[in-house]
Amino acid sequence: MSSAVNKIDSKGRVSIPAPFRSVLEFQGYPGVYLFPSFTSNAIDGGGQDLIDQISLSVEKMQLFAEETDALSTALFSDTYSLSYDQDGRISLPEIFIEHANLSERVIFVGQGRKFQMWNPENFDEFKRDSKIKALEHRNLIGPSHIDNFNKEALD
Amino acid sequence: MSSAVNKIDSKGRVSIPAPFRSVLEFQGYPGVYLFPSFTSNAIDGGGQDLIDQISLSVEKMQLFAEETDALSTALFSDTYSLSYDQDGRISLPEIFIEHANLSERVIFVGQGRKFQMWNPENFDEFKRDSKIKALEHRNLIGPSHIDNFNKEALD
DNA sequence: TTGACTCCCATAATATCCCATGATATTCCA
DNA sequence: TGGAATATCATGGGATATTATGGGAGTCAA
Repeated sequence: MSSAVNKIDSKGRVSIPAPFRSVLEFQGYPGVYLFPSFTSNAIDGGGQDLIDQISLSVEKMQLFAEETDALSTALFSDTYSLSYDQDGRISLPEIFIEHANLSERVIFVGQGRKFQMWNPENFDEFKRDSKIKALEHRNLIGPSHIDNFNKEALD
Repeated sequence: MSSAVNKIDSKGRVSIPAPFRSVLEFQGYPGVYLFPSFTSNAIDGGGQDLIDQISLSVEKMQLFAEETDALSTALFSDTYSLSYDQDGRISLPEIFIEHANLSERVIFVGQGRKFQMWNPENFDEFKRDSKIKALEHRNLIGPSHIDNFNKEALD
C-alpha cells in the first residue's frame, strides 16, 4: 500500500491510488468509506472490512452505555460511503476538505487495514511529531506489516 | 450514513436527499414515515422496513400488556406517512416544525435503517456534546472504535 | 375568495459518464 | 539483454444526467 500523492482537479475529483483500489474491491465494494479522524486533521478511509468492524464495536458499546448511541449518531453523520467512478475517482464532500485542510493535493497513507488522507504539508509536519517517532521506534522492536506500511510512509 | 443539509422553501417543502430516497424506494414505498424522536428535538424517519419492525415489536409487547392501546397510541399517534412528489419533496406537518425547532434548513442524518431530521444548529451541539461525553467515559466503555480513533493520542 | 396543497416546468449547480492524452510501468521478443 | 510494443494509471475536459430549489398554475375545501 505505502503512500501516494494525488491531485484534486478543478471539479473536486481525486483518484484513489490504484493499489488501494484493488484492496477495496477485494473487500467486495467498489468504493470507500471516509470519516474525519478523531485526533488529527486527516481523513480516515477504508473498505467494507473497516466499516463492518466499526459497526460491530458500536453494537458492543451500546450494550454498555446509552450515550454511545448518541456518539454513533454523531460519528456516522460524518461517515460517507463514496463509490468511485470508472476512472477510480471520487469527489470529496466539503466537510472533508475543511477538516483535512485540503486544496491542491492529497497524500494517501496506507495503514494496513485502513488508510489516511492528508494535506501533504500537514502530514510532513505530523511526521516530525513525537507520535510518529514512537511508531518508528516500534519498527526497531518488532516489525509487523502495519509497521512496514508506516515505515514507507516515513521514508 | 452520511448527512445532508437541505432548505425548507417558502411553501414549507423540503427535498429528501436523493441517496435517502433511493433507499426508501428500494423498500417499496415512495415516501417516508416520520415521527418525533422520544429522546431529542429531532424527527425520526424511515421507510417501510422501519415501520414494519416497529409494528412487530408493538404487537409482541401487546401480548403481555393489559392496556394495549396506550402503547401503540403513544407510538403511532404522531407518526405521519408522507409520500413525496415527483421532485422528491415533502411538506412538513406543523408538529414536526415545532418539535425539531425548524426554520430555514434541515439536516438529514443517516443511521443505517433509519434517519433523523434536525435543526442543523441543534445537531452540531448534539454532536459536540456526545463526543465530549464519550471521551470522558472512554475508560468505562472498553475496547471499541473510540479507542481506535484515540490510539494515536494514547500511544 | 383565500389559503393550503399538489402538479408541472424552468434553471443553476453539481455530479457522473465517457473519451483523450501523456507519463510511467510492464511485457514481449529478436 | 535491450528496446520496442503494450498496458496501466493519473489527469484533463466535453457532454450528459441528476439534484435541489424557485415559482406558476390548477384543485379542493372552508
